[in-house]
Amino acid sequence: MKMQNFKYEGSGLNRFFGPLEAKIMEILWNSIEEMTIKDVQQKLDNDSKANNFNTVMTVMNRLVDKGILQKKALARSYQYSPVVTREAFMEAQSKELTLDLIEEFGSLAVTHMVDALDKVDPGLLDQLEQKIKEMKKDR
Amino acid sequence: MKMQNFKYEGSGLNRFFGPLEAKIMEILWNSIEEMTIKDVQQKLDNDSKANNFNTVMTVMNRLVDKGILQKKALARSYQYSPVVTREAFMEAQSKELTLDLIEEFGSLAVTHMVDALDKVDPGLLDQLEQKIKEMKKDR
DNA sequence: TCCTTACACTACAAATTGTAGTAGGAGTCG
DNA sequence: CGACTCCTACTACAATTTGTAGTGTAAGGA
Repeated sequence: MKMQNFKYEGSGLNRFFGPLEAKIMEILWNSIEEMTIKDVQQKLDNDSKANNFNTVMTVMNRLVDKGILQKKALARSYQYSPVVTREAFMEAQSKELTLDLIEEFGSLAVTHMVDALDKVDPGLLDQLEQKIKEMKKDR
Repeated sequence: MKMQNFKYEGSGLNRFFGPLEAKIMEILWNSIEEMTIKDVQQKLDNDSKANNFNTVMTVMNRLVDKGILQKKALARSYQYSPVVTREAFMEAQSKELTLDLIEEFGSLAVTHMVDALDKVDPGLLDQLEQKIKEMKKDR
């Protein structure tokens, strides 16, 4: 389940998926149960205008092909569910991206981190400082 | 000059551009002088197999359309050059991505930063610690 | 048996990126 | 002046990604 891109535009799942893909993942991740295509399609209908069943199916099966969803055969249909939890997904993306960012920009990224942290949530600065201390202590 | 994606695959300019685009930007940024299409094409030829002149032209003009290159009319041709220096480009990407990363992942990213920094270059940890101190002092 | 339902297969559209042909205009050389 | 060369503009096609949806098919139920 290898993502390709991190998009500058959008937010949340839209950074990793197309708009419809994102809505579908959102629905699947919000559901406790596994869902059929029809389930997902109806959820989508609630939110906005009707989506063609086949459209939803195609996109969902593409997500299966990419290893993001898995499907389990029922009598007359399939039940779909994410391969990993949303938390695990976000965790993996965060890890990958953070590493890539530092590999790519190194010292430059460090400079920007402090500003960005301060801008988004100054509390994160303390958290980071704490983490660094712990890391150094363990050596 | 708004980038769309940060690619997980590849490294350097390939994270932002297609393969040929990246080679072309590499050449333009390595050149002190502005360059014509032919200049760039010949540089490309040195590196690998021949590239069609028109191919290089099309890609370069697309980069102009995107606001990444600019072209200046000469008597019989144009001279192309990047709109911003490589350093400014990297600076802007680093800033944008770092901010997006933190907006998107917040505390999660903070956790990964320390590990990533330690893995890539432990010296960056000290640098970061220093930066945090400075930031806090200024308040 | 016939119908409904869910899936499979297929196709098309727009955007992105790489590729390259053709045509035209402008300067050059004989 | 006329033929030639060179550079650009225009155009087009292919592959990939994502959204969209039609048609066919098979299985199960009435």
